[in-house]
Amino acid sequence: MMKIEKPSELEMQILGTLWRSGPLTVREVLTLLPDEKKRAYTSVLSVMQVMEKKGLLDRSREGLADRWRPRVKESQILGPFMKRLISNIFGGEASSAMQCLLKEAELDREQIDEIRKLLDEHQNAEKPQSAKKREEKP
Amino acid sequence: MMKIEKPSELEMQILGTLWRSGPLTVREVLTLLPDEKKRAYTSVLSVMQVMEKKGLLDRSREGLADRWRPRVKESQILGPFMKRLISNIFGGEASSAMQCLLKEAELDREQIDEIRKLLDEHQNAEKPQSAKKREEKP
DNA sequence: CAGTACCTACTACATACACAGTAGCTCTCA
DNA sequence: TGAGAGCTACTGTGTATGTAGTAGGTACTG
Repeated sequence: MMKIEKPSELEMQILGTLWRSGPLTVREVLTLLPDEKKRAYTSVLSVMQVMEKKGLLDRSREGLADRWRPRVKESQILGPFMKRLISNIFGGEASSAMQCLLKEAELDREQIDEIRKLLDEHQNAEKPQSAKKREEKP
Repeated sequence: MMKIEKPSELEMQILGTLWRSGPLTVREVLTLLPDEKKRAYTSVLSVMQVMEKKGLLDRSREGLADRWRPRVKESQILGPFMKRLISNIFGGEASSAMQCLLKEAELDREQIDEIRKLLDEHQNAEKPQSAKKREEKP
């Protein structure tokens, strides 16, 4: 299993888009990219071709165009990404990161409640015994 | 006030370090950088010199070496940074970002409680009325 | 005073990134 | 059947980024 290269900013956007919105064509990705920057079709295509070489994406012909899909799971990428974020920017203080994220979040009540729920689960999942009996299926 | 350029990854690390640990010399920064990568002294110096030109850092002589400090506030940088993160990677779903961060956080009970408190404050602070001028286009 | 230890300024450079153009293929439809 | 639309492969390019070397200054140290 090859080591996964750290995706660049734009690559992250593309991955995010594909994780969220299923397999897509280049053109679809182009229109769905979150930052509203104007880009040429071939710009996105090129990047995605590179990503394919890096093993980040996959594609198969479907009709007139190729349909692309991620070859990596969110957790594979976002895990290390978040770890880096916490460590590099917040010096390892995850709660600082949380705080900061919260400040920018613009969450409504509903979402806040959801976070609360997540916190509960998280707390419960956190070694209910002092022994770590966590199951992990690869 | 000039537009602030988006700091690079390493620049972010340096900023983080300086925000956390007061004014520092280059050498101190070098040893404190969160990613444990081995770097030459001049590598860090160079980057910091560039950051000075960008208006991100400031320095003043103190003893034998210059002592550097951030010229930008955390919120100035981290705000836009987090916004970009939420938008670009999580497609605007802040709670997804939260969730993901939470997963990697390795928080203890204390910290979780702290987050809860933050959530409360956040919820209360959240426009008790729509007093804040909010724009909505139907 | 010579030596050395540490600092800064300046310069250099490989690489990665984002972006886009060109050429060529394929399918459709008028 | 040929013109056009849309796709892909390939190539090129400006710039940022991370890295580090060299030269030269300053200061302490024996």
